[in-house]
Amino acid sequence: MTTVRGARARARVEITAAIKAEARAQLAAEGAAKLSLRAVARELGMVSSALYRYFPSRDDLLTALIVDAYDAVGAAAESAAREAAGERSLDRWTAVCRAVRAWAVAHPHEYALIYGSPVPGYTAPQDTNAPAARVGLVLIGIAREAHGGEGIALPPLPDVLRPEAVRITADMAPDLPPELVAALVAAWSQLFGMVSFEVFGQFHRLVEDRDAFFATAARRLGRDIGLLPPV
Amino acid sequence: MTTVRGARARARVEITAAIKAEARAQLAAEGAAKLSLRAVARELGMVSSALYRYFPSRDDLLTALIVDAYDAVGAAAESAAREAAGERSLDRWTAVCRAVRAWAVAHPHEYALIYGSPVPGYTAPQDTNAPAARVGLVLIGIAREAHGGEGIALPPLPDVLRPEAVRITADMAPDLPPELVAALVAAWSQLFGMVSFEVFGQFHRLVEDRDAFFATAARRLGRDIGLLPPV
DNA sequence: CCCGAAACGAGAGCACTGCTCTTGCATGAG
DNA sequence: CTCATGCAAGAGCAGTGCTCTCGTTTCGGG
Repeated sequence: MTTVRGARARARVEITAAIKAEARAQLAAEGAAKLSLRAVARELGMVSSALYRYFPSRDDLLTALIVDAYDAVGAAAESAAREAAGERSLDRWTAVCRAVRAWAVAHPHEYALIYGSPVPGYTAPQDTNAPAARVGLVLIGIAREAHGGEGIALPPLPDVLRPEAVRITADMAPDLPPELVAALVAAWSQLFGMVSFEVFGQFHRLVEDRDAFFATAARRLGRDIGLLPPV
Repeated sequence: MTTVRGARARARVEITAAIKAEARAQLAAEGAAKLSLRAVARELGMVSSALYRYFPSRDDLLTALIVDAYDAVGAAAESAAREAAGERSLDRWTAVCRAVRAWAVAHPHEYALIYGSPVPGYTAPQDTNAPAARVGLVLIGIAREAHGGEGIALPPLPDVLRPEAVRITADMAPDLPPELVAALVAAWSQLFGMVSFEVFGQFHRLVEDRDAFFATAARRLGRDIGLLPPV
């Protein structure tokens, strides 16, 4: 219980990790569509059927990689928020945005796995929900600090959106005003829109100085959720 | 020249269309990853090798579908802009945003094909460039009319972004001010961020009244490119 | 009009995939 | 020490993209 059972159990976690590592390598090299169980097994010097002792199917391997990817980008966002702890909210916001983007461009295939088209008939199991929420929680945290500190400035909600905004707020952050939560959800999706366009090549031959473009746009996103520019 | 050469050529365009139609059906049913040349051929009552007379590879079939999808969403955007011709710029903007979103939710797999993760080692050929630009051109058109009509209100560009904004402006819309073009590119990517999050299920169990959410966010996007709200 | 070239459909075949099932071996718990 | 269990290996199934060959059909220039 306290430690790993025995040699057998130890070998199991080691081999499981090795499989994930090799799969991640193939993912980075060729993309999710070309991830082959047989190739992974071959590279690890085992036979393909042996791999099914560790992952019941290819989709389960993918799920494990998806969880890892969500955790990786979530951790990147969290550490960026931590490192910018002392700064003004708008700067913390842009720091987190930058961290997400940096992780995405450094791991394009893993990013595609979690924020690209969902794979065939695959539906994400429950296990992915918590890791998937981490980046959003970081953004909410920054908004919360701004709300309790410098304050936020947002226009009132239109009537059509008010009930929905109130509902989402009750679900996610009951201590925040609904207009802030609604703006957060929008900014959240818009942030990943910019990142996806860059990673997926939509900016090809259009935007070249992407650092400058992204920094400015992320800052405007922060203003859109009511964060105040330095006076 | 003026008309189709003969029976053979006529049959060719017919069969090509039938293949694309069946492929599109399978795409809608199962997604791009499960699109199988053999299955398409089977459904059409021919043998798989015969299909290679019309599309040299599976990727070429996908390219054809990609071009069609870009054209479809581009046409939807154009017709929305046309129908909202008389209205204020901000309303035309939101009308186009709504049209893009409506097409996306109606054709999720085709949307995923063009705005989701790029397929394996596939790189989009030149043919896709023009169709892919149509939605962006519609958005630029609306901004142009607003600029020449009601006017736009935008903050000045930060120094880091100015050279890049000037460059992009020279490439795309030399008659518009660089701050407007820079804001347009950002809003463009952010719009598709929201659509992608909805289509790809990132809003699952989070945003429910998506019409209201999207309408409000699209309107704010319009404000972000300087479109003025009705007085 | 006709005959060679080109286009075409069918079929076999290759190398690959995910996955299942059986077999035999080694390990670790009682 | 023994025996159930965990495990790797191999064969095999159904499916894939793609290539090549082989008759047949169609078309267009002499």
